[in-house]
Amino acid sequence: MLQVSYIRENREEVLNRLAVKNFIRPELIDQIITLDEERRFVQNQMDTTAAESNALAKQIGDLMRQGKKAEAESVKANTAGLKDQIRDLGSKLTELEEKLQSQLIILPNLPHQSVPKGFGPEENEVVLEYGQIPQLPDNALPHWDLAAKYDIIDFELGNKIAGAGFPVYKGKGAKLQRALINYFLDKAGEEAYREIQPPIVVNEASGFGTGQLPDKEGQMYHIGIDNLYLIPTAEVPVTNLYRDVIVKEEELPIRNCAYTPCFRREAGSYGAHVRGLNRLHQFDKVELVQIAHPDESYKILEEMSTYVQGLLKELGLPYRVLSLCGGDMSFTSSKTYDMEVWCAAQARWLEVSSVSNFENYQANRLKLRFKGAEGKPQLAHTLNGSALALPRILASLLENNQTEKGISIPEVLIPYTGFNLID
RNA sequence: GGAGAGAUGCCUGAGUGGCCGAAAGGAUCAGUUUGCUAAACUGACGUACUGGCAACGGUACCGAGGGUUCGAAUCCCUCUCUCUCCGCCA
Repeated sequence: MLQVSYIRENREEVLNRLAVKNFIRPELIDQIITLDEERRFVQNQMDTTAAESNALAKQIGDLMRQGKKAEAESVKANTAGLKDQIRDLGSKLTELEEKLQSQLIILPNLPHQSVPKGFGPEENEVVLEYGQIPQLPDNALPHWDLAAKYDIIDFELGNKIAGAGFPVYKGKGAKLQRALINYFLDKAGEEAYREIQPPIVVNEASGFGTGQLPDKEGQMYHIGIDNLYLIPTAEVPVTNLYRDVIVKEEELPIRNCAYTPCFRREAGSYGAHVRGLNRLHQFDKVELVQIAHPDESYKILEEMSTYVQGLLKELGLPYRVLSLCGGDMSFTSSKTYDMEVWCAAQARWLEVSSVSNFENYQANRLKLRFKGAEGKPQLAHTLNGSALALPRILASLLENNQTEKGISIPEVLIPYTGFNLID
C-alpha cells in the first residue's frame, strides 16, 4: 500500500510512475488527496472538541474532590453538546478513513525508474542469457514422458489421491526432489540466510499483510472450518514474521529462507502449456526473504538475482534473466527479475524464479519498520525471491539431461541424491 | 471435545472510576565515577494521527469492537486470541 503522505506530496511523480504499470487514474489520485484533506480537517475538529471535553471533565473531577458539588453540576451542563459532537465527528472520521483505505488499496505499487514500460510478457526486457542450449536427438521426450518411462513421477496416481495438479513422486524422483531441497537450503545457509520452518497455513491478517487478501482470495486454498489459508508461497508466513515489528536499524538486512510446499488453485487453465510439471496445485519451493534498509534494497535485489543465477549455473541449466515490464509485473512489486530456464524437449523457457523488491509497499501493510539510534521509525523495504521452485527445475533437468542410458544428475546434486543416473 | 485462567509499554509486573500514557524492577542507550572488566550513581527510554519553521502542543491507543458515565486500563456486553488441566492423537 502506498503512503498517503507520499501521494499528497508527489502527485505528479505518482501519476507518471503508475502510468508505467498502465494504471492511469488521475481522478482516483485526486480523490484520495481530497479525502485525505477532509480527513485531516475532521480530525482536527474532533481533537479540539475532545480537548475541550477533557478539560471540563477534569474540572468536574477537581470540584468534586473539593466538595463543590453544585459548581460541578453546573459545569456538567456544558458537556452535553460536546459529547454528541465528538460522536458525530468520530463516525465521520471513521467513514472517511474507510473510504480512503478502500481507495488506497486499489493502487498498485510504484515501479522503479528502471522498469520498462509495456503491457505484457512480450515487452519484458531480456537482461542476459547464459549457457548452451542443448541439442537433443529427434526422439527426445518431454519430461512427462520421461517421468513415466523411468517411473519417477506419477500424475495418474496423484489424480486418484487428490486431483489434477498433485503429482506423486516416486523412488529416484522423490529422492531427487529431496536432494534439490537440501541443496538449495544448504546453499542459502552458506549465504547467511537463516533457515525457517514456518506454518504452511496462515490466518487472514497474514494474507492481508503480504497482499494476497482481499483481492486474490480465489487463488488460495481456504480451510473454511478454521478460516485458514494454505500458503501459495513461503513469502507469506516468513514476511509476516515481521508484521507489526520495529526492528533495530543495525539488524538490517535481515535474511531468512524457508522450504515449504506451496499451494495454488490456479483454476481454469489446462492444455499443453500446463502439462506435466509445468503448472501444479502443489509444489515445493525454497524462498528467500529479506528485510532491507531503503538505501540498500536495490543493491540487495541485484545480489539476490546473482545468487539465484549461481544456482542455475551450478545445476548446468541454460537460463535467461528478464526484467519485467510494468504491465507484467505483480501488483505489489517495484521491480522484478524473472529467471527462466530452457526446457529442451518442450523447446521453451520456463520461469523458475522471480526476484522482487517491494520497497515499502508490503511494509506499509505489515507495519514493518526499523528505527535507528536517533529518529523516528520508518518503513523498511521487503524483498523476496524463489531459490528455487522445484517442479520446473526438475522438468528442465529431465529434459535437458536425457541420454540413451538415462537421466544424468548434475555433479553438485550427487552428494545429495547418492546416485548419478536415473535409469 | 470438556473445565478453568488470562490478555497492560522491549520484558517481568502493579494498577477496580478522576491525581494513570500508566508504579516498580529488568533490558537498552548516554553521562559521571573507578586502573581494565564489573559495580554504583544520574539521566533518557512507546506508537499513530495532527498543529507548528521550530521550541513545543493537541488527540487517540492498556487484545478488538460496542455500551454506561461529566470522566474508563479500571464497570457492563460481544468477539478474538493465548495459557493450564482432562480427553483424543503424531
